[in-house]
Amino acid sequence: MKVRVRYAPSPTGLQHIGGIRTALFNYFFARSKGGEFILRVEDTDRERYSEEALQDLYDTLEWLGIQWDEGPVVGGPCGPYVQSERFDLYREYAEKLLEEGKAYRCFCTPERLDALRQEQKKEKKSFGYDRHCRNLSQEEIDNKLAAGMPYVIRFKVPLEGKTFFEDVLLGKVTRKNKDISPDPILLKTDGFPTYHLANVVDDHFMKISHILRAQEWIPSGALHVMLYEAFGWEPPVYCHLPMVMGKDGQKLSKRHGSTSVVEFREKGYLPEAIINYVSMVGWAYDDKREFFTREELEKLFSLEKINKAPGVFDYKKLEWFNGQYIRKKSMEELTELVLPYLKKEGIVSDPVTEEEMETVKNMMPLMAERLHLLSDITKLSAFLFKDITGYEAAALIPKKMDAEGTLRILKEILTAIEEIVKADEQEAETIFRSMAEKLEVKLGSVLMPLRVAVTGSTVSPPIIGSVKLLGVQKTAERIKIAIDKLEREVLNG
RNA sequence: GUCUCCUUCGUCUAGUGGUUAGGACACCGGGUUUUCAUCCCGGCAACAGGGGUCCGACUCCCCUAGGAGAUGCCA
Repeated sequence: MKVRVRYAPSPTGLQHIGGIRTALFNYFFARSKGGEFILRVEDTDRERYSEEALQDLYDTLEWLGIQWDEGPVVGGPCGPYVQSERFDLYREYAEKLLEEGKAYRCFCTPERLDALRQEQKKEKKSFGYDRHCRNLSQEEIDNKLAAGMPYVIRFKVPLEGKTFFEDVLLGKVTRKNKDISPDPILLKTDGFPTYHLANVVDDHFMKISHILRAQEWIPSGALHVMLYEAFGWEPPVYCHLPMVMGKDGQKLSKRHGSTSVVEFREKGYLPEAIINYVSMVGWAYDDKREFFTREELEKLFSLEKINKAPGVFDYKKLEWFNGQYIRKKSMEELTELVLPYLKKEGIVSDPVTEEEMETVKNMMPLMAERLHLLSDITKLSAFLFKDITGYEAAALIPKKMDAEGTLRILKEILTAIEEIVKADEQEAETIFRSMAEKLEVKLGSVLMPLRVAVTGSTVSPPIIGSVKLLGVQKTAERIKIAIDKLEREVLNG
């Protein structure tokens, strides 16, 4: 059987981690089997539809490097792939069920349904539609129709018996028909189908072989099977994916932190890291390997290795993966990746000047292993481009030292600064070492005041390299400022 | 409330009747180092509970407990 799978999001919000994980699994499964990956836009909810969300879907998939074989934009033999463009099809099939007595018109108002739900909640009775319109007489129906009353079409769920489906991961999942949602709506008042109708009709005509979707769909699995049976179609193979949870074990949501892929993208996560990490939530290759490129997953992915239990999304581990992938980048690649962040924060001009570009290129080796996110670059490198903001004079003084000693160190460095900047890394360090020996302090005690004077912080990239990047003049200026600060401190007691 | 699914370290997981229950993140120590970071070494830490089946159960079966999801004119 030819593998044909689909990712069918609704453009009502930004693509989030859970959704994209489903997309990835579908995509990898298709690729690993030499099958087709189809994208379908389920835009039947006209209330929540958003153009921005649709664009975000395309942007996100492109950013991740996931290409669909059939779908919007690229087209295909089973199109259109946007449900709103298949409008008539759903009505046709809903009416077919109507004619065959497998569905019925329901004239209940939203108000009535709402009241019903309230009451059920209050009395703690089981929830659901009370099948009020299931047995209207033909006369009643004709009257309401003639009066122009709006209606929906509901599926007539059998009252007796049971329905099951076979799930690749879960095995046989059975439900008693009486436990299935009582007569779900197939076609809404506005003529658009609900998910239940649309997905069954489309999956059938798009010849979908396997449905990989989140486990939140398990309860409607049996209903969908009934619909396939009602139409006389063969249902596809089901595979319900474990859900992605937040730290508290609830379905992952904004409460837990960033959930949309764009957010991660903006913060400076790499697509490689997202793909790799997200794929490891609910899937593992073996006990020793956890680094996979998209291309490798396209070959190695398999349904059998998917876990059944839900998985907690670990932001820390994603960040660690990101750091790993950042360190795999060449300095040239990293420079390009980091540039937008520097521009956005106004660290460099936009467009970058040649001089700035030169500094950015040269600073990358110092920065690379300190980045977890690409956006970390701004705080790390600002001192190279901007005047440093105020720091406490006390910060200049290394541990176990006093202001006088520190002053001596800074003055000593100032006299040698030109020599230091001109020397190469090794020579410069030798100069500092002999300086430390002469002043009878540790190397670190010499470098710390310099570090603070130059970067404004006790935490910085390697200071010798930083000083060389900054140049004699600026370094000297900042040392002088530091000396000033300290002297004032000493004078004021 | 009802139905369905799930249950190995804090987290992601390996494990398919006989293992000192392995790895990774996080955390805690230590080392390298120019602060931080990187890197290296070490440590902590789990089979939810109770019954069976079996010579032998993390692995198979049942029950309990806990968690999650569904119960929409949202998907």
